[in-house]
Amino acid sequence: MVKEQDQKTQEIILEAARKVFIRDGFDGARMQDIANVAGINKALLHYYFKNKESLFNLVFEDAFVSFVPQIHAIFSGNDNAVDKLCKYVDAHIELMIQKPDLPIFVVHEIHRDPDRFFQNLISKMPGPPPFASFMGQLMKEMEEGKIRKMDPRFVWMNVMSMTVFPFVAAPLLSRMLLTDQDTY
Amino acid sequence: MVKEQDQKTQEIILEAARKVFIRDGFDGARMQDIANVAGINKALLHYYFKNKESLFNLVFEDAFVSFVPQIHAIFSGNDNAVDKLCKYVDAHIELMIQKPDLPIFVVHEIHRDPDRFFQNLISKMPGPPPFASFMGQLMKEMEEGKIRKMDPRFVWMNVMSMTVFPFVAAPLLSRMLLTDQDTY
DNA sequence: CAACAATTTAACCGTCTGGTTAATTTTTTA
DNA sequence: TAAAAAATTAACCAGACGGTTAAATTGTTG
Repeated sequence: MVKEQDQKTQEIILEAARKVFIRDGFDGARMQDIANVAGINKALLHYYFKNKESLFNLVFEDAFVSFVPQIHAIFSGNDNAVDKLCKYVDAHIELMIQKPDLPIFVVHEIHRDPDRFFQNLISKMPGPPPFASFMGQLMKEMEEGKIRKMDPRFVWMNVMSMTVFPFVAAPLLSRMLLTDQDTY
Repeated sequence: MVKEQDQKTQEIILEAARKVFIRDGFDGARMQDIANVAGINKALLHYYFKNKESLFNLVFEDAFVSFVPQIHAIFSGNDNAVDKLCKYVDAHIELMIQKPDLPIFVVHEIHRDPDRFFQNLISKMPGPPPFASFMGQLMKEMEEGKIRKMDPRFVWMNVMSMTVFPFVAAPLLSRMLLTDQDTY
């Protein structure tokens, strides 16, 4: 059947594009390189995907979309704020271990073209982001004295720092002071 | 006098290169663009600097070298470990405020070519890095009970997370949850 | 001012790169 | 099995880019 082959090649190309784009960034990536990694002809790339930009956008969006359902599941649950944060941290670290150079890629590409992220991407998120409601929960529990009072935005920043930064700085730190890789 | 003009144009070019390279990264930067920003002809770039790579290396190294003396001064002093860390954090934040998109640039370029950083650059540092001795001090003060015991590498990681990450994530966070820019 | 060196430029070149075309092979379908 | 559709390829193209050249301009010095 032709549809299956179609889907399969498409996925092979996408996987190759993921690898090359995340490794080299948009500007550093070469279509020929993606074709080589995928083991196909360069023209076949444009048979399946319009151009470099659209292929990149797919990769870039996928990197987020695959993670969004998890986030929603965590923050929409009935846990208290601290438990939610713990679960989120766990999920985040899991993702980082699986795809260690994702954050460097993402940060650099957002820096290169902020609008793509905030216009193209956020619009594709399912429903409103759960941040607002979670922030509310956080402040409510603070009022109730369950957790120490502090700016919730600062809480969020700290969590992000702890989970994301070690992987952003991994190439630096691993050579500077870590001898073994699994100390994180 | 001719030497002055020479020096001046050279600095103008370097400044333009800094701006463009840090904004676009090595792959994204265009020599023509640097020439335009500097307000000169593209050929003049190659009159003053051999090629793109060497110009980039100068910019990249400058970004560090300018900061190295400060670090040395701080960590070679007679303060206790905590004070040294505080001073370091202050200096670091000061730098980040002055050059907010430096960390994204640095991290991305180290990711792109780790060897340039660890071979070309570290060799140009004046004397041995003060990390080792500071780590020793840190552990000694822990033994003496002055500060809580923990893996010194973890201490370092935390400090870096707190100081660097907010600026790496700035383009993200500032739009997501910060309304005013000076809350950091 | 004239000879000379330093500076600056316009025009050009080879290569790389994203993208296209037209033809060939493979697969589906009737 | 023959025609139609889909998948795949080799060869090619125009534009961009890093870099060069040779000439013109400016500044220096005897």
